[in-house]
Amino acid sequence: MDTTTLSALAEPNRLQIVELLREGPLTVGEIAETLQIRQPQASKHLRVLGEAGIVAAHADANRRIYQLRKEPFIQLDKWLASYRNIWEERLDSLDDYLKVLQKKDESQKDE
Amino acid sequence: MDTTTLSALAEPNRLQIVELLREGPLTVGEIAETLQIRQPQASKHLRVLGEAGIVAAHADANRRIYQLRKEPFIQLDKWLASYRNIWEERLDSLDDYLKVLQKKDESQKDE
DNA sequence: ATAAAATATTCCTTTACAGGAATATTCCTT
DNA sequence: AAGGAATATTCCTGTAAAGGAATATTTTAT
Repeated sequence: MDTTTLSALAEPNRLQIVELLREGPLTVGEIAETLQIRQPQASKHLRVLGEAGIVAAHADANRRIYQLRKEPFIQLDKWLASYRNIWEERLDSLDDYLKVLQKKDESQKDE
Repeated sequence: MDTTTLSALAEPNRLQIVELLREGPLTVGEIAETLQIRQPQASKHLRVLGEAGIVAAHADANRRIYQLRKEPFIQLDKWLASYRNIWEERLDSLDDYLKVLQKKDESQKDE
């Protein structure tokens, strides 16, 4: 997993932007107004999101329309998939591990 | 989505810890040794992960065994699900939005 | 009781990053 | 060509957080 994706999403305002764009593309002004943040901050956050590949901009004359890109979400989904058996099968129980530890202790007594 | 989960995962060393624990529970020392980080840093990172609910500790005498908790991953999965149609259906095309914008422009001319 | 192992905590320093305010840039309109 | 919108960038400041080093804490072993 790429930490740039995660750290981009970890900032509250940016996460809100992403959740807002989930409903569809928006201009910078609309984003700033909806989220009650100043326009420069909106632009800065969109820059970070853009550099992380989470968002893409299309110029429409004066304005820039931002929309979500799908790739980072697909990546996140793939990454999460590798954890799915953690809550489905629960193979690696703590009990098993305790036994492993005890075996180690026993073998150390012989050294 | 909770940003504490995301920001906890956004730090590279912590993400590595999580990916390591995916294979099963481990002690602090094992984690530190495997990831080539100093023990205090490992403890600190595990603390953050614990406060985010990503990890749980079970005492075994001297050592503490850390393992992943499933809840945050389930949460992440649910959150991601709400984005799935973004890359599956792609309802909110940019073209549609451009038309909306143009309508707004036209209506403003009348004001 | 003492020493040693495993882990947690504290203090310090440095760095990254977010917000505010001002300004630059780009494009449209007239 | 000039003014105005929409957006981006820059500079500054404050703050949070990460790493290093030292130390505290807890538990075991002798």
